[in-house]
This record gives sequence, C-alpha cells and structure tokens, in this order.
Amino acid sequence: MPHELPKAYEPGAIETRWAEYWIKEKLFSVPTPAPSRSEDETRPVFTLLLPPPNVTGRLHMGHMLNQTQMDIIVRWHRMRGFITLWLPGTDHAGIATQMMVERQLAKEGKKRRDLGREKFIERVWEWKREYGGAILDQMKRLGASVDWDREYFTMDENLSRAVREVFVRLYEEGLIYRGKYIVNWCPRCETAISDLEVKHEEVAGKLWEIRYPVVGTNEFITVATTRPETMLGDTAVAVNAKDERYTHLHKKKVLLPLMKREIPIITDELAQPEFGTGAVKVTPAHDPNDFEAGKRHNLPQIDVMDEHAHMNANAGVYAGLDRFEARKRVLHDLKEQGFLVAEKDYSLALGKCDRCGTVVEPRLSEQWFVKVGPLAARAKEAVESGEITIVPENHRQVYLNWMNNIHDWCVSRQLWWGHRIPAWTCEDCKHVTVAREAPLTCTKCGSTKLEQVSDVLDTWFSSGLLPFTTLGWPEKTRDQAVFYPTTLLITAYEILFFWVARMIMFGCHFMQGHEQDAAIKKASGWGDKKNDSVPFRQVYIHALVRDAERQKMSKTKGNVIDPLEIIERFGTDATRFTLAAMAAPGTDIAFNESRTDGYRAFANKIWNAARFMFMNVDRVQAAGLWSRDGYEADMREGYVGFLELRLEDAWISSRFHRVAKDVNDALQTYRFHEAANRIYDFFWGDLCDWYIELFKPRLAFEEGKSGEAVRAACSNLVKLFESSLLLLHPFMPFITEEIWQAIYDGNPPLKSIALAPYPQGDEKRFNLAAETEMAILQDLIVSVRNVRAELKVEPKVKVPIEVFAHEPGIRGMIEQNRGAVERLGNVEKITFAEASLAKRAGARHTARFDVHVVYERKIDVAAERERLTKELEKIEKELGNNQKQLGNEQFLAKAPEKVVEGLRRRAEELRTLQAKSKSKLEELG
RNA sequence: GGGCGGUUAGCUCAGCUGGUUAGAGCGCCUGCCUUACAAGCAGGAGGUCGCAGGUUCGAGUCCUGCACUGCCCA
Repeated sequence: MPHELPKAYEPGAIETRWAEYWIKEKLFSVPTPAPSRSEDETRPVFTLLLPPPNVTGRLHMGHMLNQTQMDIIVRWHRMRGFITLWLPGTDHAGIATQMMVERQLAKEGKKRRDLGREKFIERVWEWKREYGGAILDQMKRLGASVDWDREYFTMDENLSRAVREVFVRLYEEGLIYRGKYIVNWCPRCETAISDLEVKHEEVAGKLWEIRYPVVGTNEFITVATTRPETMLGDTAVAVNAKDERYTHLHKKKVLLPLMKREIPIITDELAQPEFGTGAVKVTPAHDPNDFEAGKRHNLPQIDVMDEHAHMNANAGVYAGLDRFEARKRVLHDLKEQGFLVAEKDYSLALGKCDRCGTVVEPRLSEQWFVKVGPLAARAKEAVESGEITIVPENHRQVYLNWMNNIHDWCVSRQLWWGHRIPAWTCEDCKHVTVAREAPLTCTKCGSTKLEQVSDVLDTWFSSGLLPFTTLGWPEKTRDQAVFYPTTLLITAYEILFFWVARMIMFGCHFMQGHEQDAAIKKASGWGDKKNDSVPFRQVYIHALVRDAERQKMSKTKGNVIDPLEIIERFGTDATRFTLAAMAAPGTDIAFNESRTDGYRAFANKIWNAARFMFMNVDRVQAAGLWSRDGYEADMREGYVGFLELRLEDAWISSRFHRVAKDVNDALQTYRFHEAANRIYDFFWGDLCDWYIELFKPRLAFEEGKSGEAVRAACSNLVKLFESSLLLLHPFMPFITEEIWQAIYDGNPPLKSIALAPYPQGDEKRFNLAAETEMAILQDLIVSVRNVRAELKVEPKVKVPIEVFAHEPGIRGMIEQNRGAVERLGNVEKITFAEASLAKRAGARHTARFDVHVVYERKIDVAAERERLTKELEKIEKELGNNQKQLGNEQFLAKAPEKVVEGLRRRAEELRTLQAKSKSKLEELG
C-alpha cells in the first residue's frame, strides 16, 4: 500500500489522534506487579509522582517544562524495559479553590456564610466536577504518558483518611500541638498562613519616632516604629540593659499617649542600642518578637484588631477603622498632641499574602502547629547521607540551610474547603479530643456536647503525604513494596520547601522501617541504598521559564505565554523540543518563539525525510524488489541487521551509535538540552544532509537486473530511520509515532513506538576510521562547493576537478567515492594529480588533499590574497603557540601523552598548510 | 544583612571533571523552486569569553578582588 503523506507536516491532527489512542489503549497503565519467581526475571522499576497541579489551575509554561522533562525521562525508562509508573493527580488547593467558588457566589450576590459550611462545600464539589478536570485535559494534549487509571485527588476519601491518620499519629506522638501564638494572618483570605506563604517585598516606608512621657518626671522616652497604629496595643517600652542612656529610667513607667494607659519600661534584648533611639515599644499581640518579649516579662497581650484587620474595641476611639486609616489618624493625633518627634524614610520588607497580595498582619490566635524539629532532623540526614540526591547540587545546600533554620509549621487554616482537623471541642469542659473518627463523648469529662474544630489543614499537609498515600498507606500494600521509594521527583525550585522538604519529612517519619522489594530494588540499581523510608531517591530541580526578554512571567505584567497557544501554532512536539533543548540544568529558560519555529522546521524536516523514504520504498516494493518480509522480527531488537556496505553506511552506523550513547548518558544526568541537541544534529546534519544525499543513487534500479543492491539499500534506510525515530521518541512522541506506524502500514509489531526498545549505543560499533574518512570526503565536497561559489560557476554547470592526495589510502578512498563527489559537488569528472595543486588559481588545500576546480574564469586576486593572508596568519599564530608548548619541557613532562601526541600531529598539519598557503600567496604575487 | 547564581557572536543560549582549531539556533550577506523538504538547499561574514590579578606546562573552565545583574532567605 503506498504511503500518502501530505507535503508539509501538520501537527494538529496527528497529535490529538495519538494522544487519544494512547489513553484509549491504556498503554501507560501499570497494574500492581506480582512478585517475580526469580531474580533474573525481575524487571527494574521506575516510579515518578506528578507534582499535582492545583485543581483550579490552567496549564502554564512551568507545567509544560516540568511535564516535558518528566515525560522524556518516563518514556526513556519505559523503552529501556523498566516497569514505569507515572502517577497523575490534582491538588484541592484550599484557598485558591475556595476563592473561585466565592467569586462565583459573589456574582449571585451571596457570601459563603449565607450558604453555610455544608452547602458551600457541596458547591465546591460541583465546581470541581465541572471545571476541575481542565488542567488534566490540557496535560493530555502534551502527550504525558501517565497512568490515568491511578489518577488521584487529594480530597479523595482514601487520601483524606490517610490525612486523618497522619494527624492523629503526630498528635499522639506529641508532634502536633495547639496554642495561641502570633501567626501570619491574611485579612482578605481570613485565615492563618504559614511562613512560606508570605512573600517579602522591599518597599519604601517610614520610620516614625514617638515620645512617651515618663510617669513622675518631665522626661520623655522616644521609640521608633514602622507601625504606629499598633501603639494602641502597647503594653511596655523596652530598653537594653546595657544602654546607659536609659539606666536611670529602669523600673519606671510611661503614659501611653492617646490611650492614657500606664505601661512599664522593661529591659530586654529586644531593644538594640544601635537601632533607632535604642528604645522600642512592645506590642505582644501584634509582633512576633514582641510576643516573645511579652512572654519573658509576663506582659498582657492587647489585641487591637479583628480578623479583617480593622481596629476593635480595644483601640478606643479608633475602633472600626481599617488599619491603614487608623495609622493616619493615630499619626495625626500624635502630631497634634506633640508626641510625634520625627518621620524618617525607611526601607522595609513588607510581608504579603502569596495568594492574594494583601499585606499580612501578625495576629495572635489559636492555631495548630507541627513540631518540625524531630522530623527535620531525619529529613536533613536523608540528604546529607546521600540517600536522596538533589540535582543540580547547589540546591542541596539551600535545602540543608533551610532545614537547619526551620520553624514550627502552622498547619491550621480558617477555611472551609480542605481536610477538616480531626479534633473535637467539648462544650462543657473545653477539652479537645483528637481522634480518627468522630468521638461520641469527651475523653475528659464524658460530655456528649462535642463540636468539631472548624479549621482545615494546610493543603501542603496532604500533598506532603502523597508519595505513600497514593500507594495505599496506611495499609501495607504490594504497591508500596514495589513502587516506594519513588525513583525521582522532578519539580520547580519554588516548591523545594513547600513540598519537597515536607515530603521528605513525612516520608522519613511515616515510612520508617519500610523495605522495598529487595529484588526490585537491586534490579532498579538502588542496591547500595540503605534507607527505604525516603519518598524518592533523586530530586531534579528544573529552571524557571521566562519570557523572551528574560522577565518572569506574570499576569500583572501581561507577559504570560500560554503553552497551548504555542502548541496550536507550532505543534506539541516542537514546543516540547524547544523546552528540552533549552533546559540546561540550573539555567532559566528565556522562551523564544523563534526557537520553537525552528523546531517546527525540524519536525517538518523529519516529516519530509520520511516522505522521501516512503516514496522510494513504495516504488521499489511496487517493482517487486523489496518487501517488508523478514523485516519486522529484526525491529523488535532495535538497530540490528544494518549492513555496512559502503563508507556512508559504516559512517552513519558509527555516528548513530555514538549519538545514542551520548543521548543515554545525557539523560542519565538530566542534561536534556544536550540530549536534544545531539539528536537534532544527527537527524538533520548527518542523516538528512549527508547520508540521504549520498544514498540517493543507490535507489536507482533497472528492469530485469538483480535487485540485490537496491533491496539492501532500502532495508538499511528503513532500519536507520526507524532507529532514529526510536531515539527521538521521548522528545517528540507524536511525529515519531505517526511515522513509525506508517513504516508498518498501520500493522506494527507493538501497539506503539512508546513500547519499543530504546537504542543504547554500542561503543564497539564506533568506527573511527569511517568517521575520519567521511570527514575528509565531506571536506573535499565542501571545498569544491566553496570554490564554485567563489568562481561564480553557474549552479547548473558541472565542472571537472583535479585532486591531489599524497597519502595513497586517502586517494583510494576518494577514488572509491568519486560518484559522491561528482554528485554532491556538482562535478563533471575527477582526475588525480601527482603533485600539489595548492598554487593553482581556483584551488583549495587542506592538510590531506588539494583540489582544483577547472573553470575558465578570472579569480578575484585581491580577495583571494586577503583570504589567504588571513588564513595564513591564523595558521602561523596557532603554529607559534603550538611550537611554544612543544618546546616547553615542563609541558612535555606533565601533559598527558594523548595531548602531546595530538599537538604533534596538529603541528605537522599546520606546517603543511603553512607551506601550501605560502606558496600560493607567492604565486598570486 | 546572610546565601546562591549569571556576565561567551547583533539576539537567545551551550561549552560536563582545566588539554589540540570556543559551538548552536535565530538574525545578517550571496546564490539557488537541484523531482523529500523554500518550514528548504549551498556558500559566507561575525567572538579582546565583563574587568584586574593569581594558580598551572596549559584557563572561557580553578582561586581572589572589582563592576554590573538576577534570585532566595531574614
């Protein structure tokens, strides 16, 4: 059956078709593997957890980079015979999702409190059912080869049960406690948030100096503050005990202006003599440092704001004002009453809510905390000991620094959407009972008047558990024995602390004592690892995708690049390839459309090379000279049966193995850009530009003559092509699938190229001789083209050339490949000279050969002289350096033999070139 | 304030453990619709590797300082 391929590559239709096919055929679903009978039969396992996107999310470039890299690694492992599990899912994203639904309600003129908790949560589920799948559908467009049968959602019943189990266990172990502390409070979201969810922003602010009258004297003590409105809640003024300026005021009191409240002067480290005036106001209910100082001195905590950051009754006449309005009024009044001493420019780091940008208010409230010290110790150890490796390595230090300075984690959120804290308060005795299931009676007083705590848990609390909860924890499952620890985590730097660190803490804690199936562990290459409690063996941190101007993408700047729009225009394959080719570890990607355009051209190139192949194969097959019989069996083994009949065969074979080897090596260390570029250069530069061009004459056949040569040629071409598709497949899954299926006329030996074996690259098949000979041949052809261009020979005119090569082997090689030179150099006839041709006009020389293009046209003597002079200068400069080194005894003594030898050989070449260039320059006069 | 990174062709970036002639894509110039591909083919121009020292037989690569720049943490 002839293959009809459109002339230009059209990714759209092809890509959606194969994406659907892969899902429909469940190609990437992994059932739980049974224990294998023997070690030999044990297949290695590769497990990867997809960092769950927010259920509210839309696919952005960061996701796409992340998923492209994961898919490349996953497809590569699968093709290498690993049992490869890639687990997809979404995150319930507490605040974000709640905001979405609240916005929806606002349009109906309602608030969530109007509905009540239960109704509201129902609405969220409705919303989730309707819109929640969007990002996963977008993932499908990327071709992500995940196991859709194992898709999870963090609010699923089984995962929720695991969350409760974890909470209760931690509570029982004393690693979760409840208490009244200063937390980061977002007045807009009306919830506490963790330290990590606060983003600090340097802003130009003011430092105000306010004087407080000292009681019983006519002295004042001046304090400096950036937040004058909190003075309403001051309960002391602190000075440093060592600060002699204030020694005489120790134990005295001040009268708090505006509030007319007497508060003590205390001595505390909180006051640093060198900062401001050396005296500070102490507001235990509104600043974390003051809170600590307040505890040290038993100070009252006066909260002057409510949950919306409006002043409350404790703020006296300012009650009801917004905190910023209150600041203005307080300053105005202080000034009027003569208490405001100075106003200075000051730069301060303002904490804002990561989610909504509102200025965070330190707020005193009752919250639940995880005591992270003991968890962090083990998490630190796992990385320090190398049980978990982090790539690139510099992030390892960042991680360890963070672990060393970690604070307890506030995990309660005043939201409705999320995992509700499994704790119940007794209305009678106020005792709090923590339990897996709703208790009937208070464990302290036996009362039945129990009410569940209304707070929910931080979303990261549940996502931190995913590596084991998605594998059936707390049950001990076969899945865990096989797939835990997961092999790798690929993620963005931004969530190193939010998620990666917490997974390590939870994994090391809750999976203590876990052992992976020993045979699988060994087969997978982790035999030397001691700790199977870790959530993953390796972490690869990828870069940020920026816009073409290197700006961080943001909605406010309006420079967000929508990956799906790029995909529409260039195709998924080209977009994936762009991200892979630009992903050098540790370097951010400045996403540039022109690159994607270039890789679309690459896809088109592959497409047309395939058309070329099919056209000829069909033609040869129609003549009965070649068929696919006996071909398919070979293909299961990958690159076999390729016959090295001619120089170009030996050469391309060597190149293929070398590139395959390099690609495998590069992927092993996550050098995606290197892998992608190697394949690109091979496919375009070696295969298309040279192999196919050299190969074309071999497809000619005559009626009645033996078809053996053409049969072998066809076979070689198809094998080479298929092997190259296999090599490319993890990077460009769609186009490779399309062409691969076409090679088999839609009746392939496997359901998909994704299941075919990956070329490994065999060093024994490297052929240095063939590569060297081919390089000379290419050099010869390029030289001829070059001279032709310079002589302005009409493109269609064939001209004779003369060649001189003093080494008989090289002359023989050129003779054998004269057809190639004639075709690709547009040469009429080659004759061999017995002496150097370097002096001739219209000639080029190299160390290996001289070539003279026989064409009656005056050359541009001046231009030629300039070119040669420049060339000679370069040669002599290099030769000078070269000789200096070779004359240096230290160099000869210390440099490796290989380097010295290489330099000597180069010296010889340089001398030849120098002589030839010189003689030619003399000839030109 | 503490920590981490970047500075290589006009633009965007590679260059892994120091080793022979620093590469790619895009852009630019010249010529070609050569029956796979004009999303292409052929040829070409273009670099004091931020600056200043140092280590070394040898530095784009290692060290120190400086300049500019980005990010993270407090």
